[in-house]
Parts: sequence; structure tokens; C-alpha cells
Amino acid sequence: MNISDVASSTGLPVKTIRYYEDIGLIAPARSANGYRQFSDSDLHKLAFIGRARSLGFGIDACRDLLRLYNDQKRASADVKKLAKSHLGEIDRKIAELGQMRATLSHLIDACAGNDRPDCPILADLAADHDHA
Amino acid sequence: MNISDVASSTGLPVKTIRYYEDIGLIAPARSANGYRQFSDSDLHKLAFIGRARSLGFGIDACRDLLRLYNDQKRASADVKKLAKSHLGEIDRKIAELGQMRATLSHLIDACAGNDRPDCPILADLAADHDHA
DNA sequence: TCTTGACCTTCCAGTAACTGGAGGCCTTAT
DNA sequence: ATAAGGCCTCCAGTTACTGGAAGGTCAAGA
Repeated sequence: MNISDVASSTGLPVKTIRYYEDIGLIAPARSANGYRQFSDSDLHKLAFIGRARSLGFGIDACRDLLRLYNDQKRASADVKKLAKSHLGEIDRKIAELGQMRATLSHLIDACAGNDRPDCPILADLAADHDHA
Repeated sequence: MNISDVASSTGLPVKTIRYYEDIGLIAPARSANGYRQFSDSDLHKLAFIGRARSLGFGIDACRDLLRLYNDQKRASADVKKLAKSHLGEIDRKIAELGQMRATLSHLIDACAGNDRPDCPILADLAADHDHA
């Protein structure tokens, strides 16, 4: 299988697949002309990584997940721990964004949005929020 | 005012303040020895930027907000438009993270988390989610 | 056979917004 | 005089790609 076939069957961009080889996530064989030749195993790995990335796991976490996946003697506790830690990160981000959302949405509601210069949004940004 | 004073009163790291000068957000004066000399206006600008950043606005949006802030003839509609667009971005991110959270949390609940290798999390990652 | 177009390759640079560190001058206090 | 600490610049690294240039390869049609 050539790279563009792999791209269309995994949904990953060609560039991304090359990048994943670069950083050592996969190591596809090469044919005589220098083209990458992807095995089913490469394909599965890439699909696995793509799925993990879509759940927000970082590249290093993907590496760990792949290692655990290939380890027949793994303990599911290790996987769960990794996933829980990632869930914590997600929750932290959601909380942060939720906080931003609340403040911003409040300010937007307070803003007339007309051709006058008075603006509660700018007023808030300029106000003293005290970091001292 | 020297840079570390500004850092402690704005809550921004010294490195970040230098960076903001680098990219043209501020242009503090220099004293004879080459040290940056921050005016009250510089200080206010930095506080403004810091606040905008804490609401998740990107650097370019900060530049726009600062420009609007300094424009006495601005229309609040322009500020509101910018803020609304940013709110949309935030909502998009929250939705994406919420989706991840839901899936991941479901998988975590299904995982025994013991010393056995069976793991619904890995099973899901390895499963065919069909991008073809 | 030649050419054209779609592949494939590598390498370099850029993205967002900093952050860390090296090497070195300036200031202040002992 | 010296040591500590603040300031300076410049370079490199971070995350996870993405775009583009320059060039080799392959299959099909005229």
C-alpha cells in the first residue's frame, strides 16, 4: 500500500503520516523506488493513533497507548490510569473555557453593539483586575 | 519602572513582556543603560493585554482590541463582533472537548482497571471506526 | 516513444505564544 | 573589591503538524 491509500483509509493526511514516521511512531518498509510500503500492521497502528488523537491524547500518550496495546502482559489498570489522567486534563480545559465563556458572554450581553464608542467589554479589559 | 516591577504588577512573566515588545504590542522607552523604562501607559496596555489573553483572545485579537480601545471613534458593534466571534471559537472548543470527555469517560467506566490485560479502552482505539 | 499528470521523495520554513538557557553588562550592598 | 541579583540579547525548543519547493517515478494515452 502506498501512502495515499493509507491516507484515505485512515483519514489521516499524507503529511501527518510522514510526520508520524519521522517521530518514530511507525516504521513502514520501503520498496526499491524509495516509496513507503505500508503493511496491515502499519495501517492498524495509524488508525489506532488517529483514534487516540481524536480523543485528545497527545503524541506521547499515543506512544504509551501503542506500547500497552502491543504488550500482552499489560494491566488494564495502567491504561485506565493514563486515560483518567487525560480525562483530568480535558476537565481542566473545559473548566477554563467555561469560565472564559461565562465572563465573555456576560460582557457581550452588556454591550449595546451600536455605533457609539461606549463598550463594557473594553471597559472590563481596561479595568483593574489586580495582579499585585 | 523596570521590567520586573511591571511583571509583578501585571502578573505577566518578564519573558512574556519582552516577547510582547518583540511582536510590537508595546514599545517601552529605554534608559541610558539600555534598560526598558515602562510608563503608566505601557503598564495599562500590558494589563489590558493580560486580561484579554486570560479571556482566551489570541494575540492578533488583542492587537485589534487595543486598537479599538485607543480609537475614540470606535463603534461598540465592532468590539462586540470580535468578542462574539471569539465566543463562537470557545463554544466550538467546549463542544469538541465535551465530545471527547463523553467518549473517554464511558470507556474509563467500562475498564476494570485491574492487572488483567483485557481493556475496553484499547479495544475501542483498535476498533474500526471507518474513515474510508 | 514521448509526454503529461499524478504520484512519490526529501528538506526547509512557518504556525501560536511563549519558555529556558547561555553569555555578558549594570547596579547595589557589603 | 566583590558578590548577588537584575537587566540585556540571541538562540533553541515546545506541540503537532502544514505548506511549499525541487526533483525522482510510474502508468496511460497520442
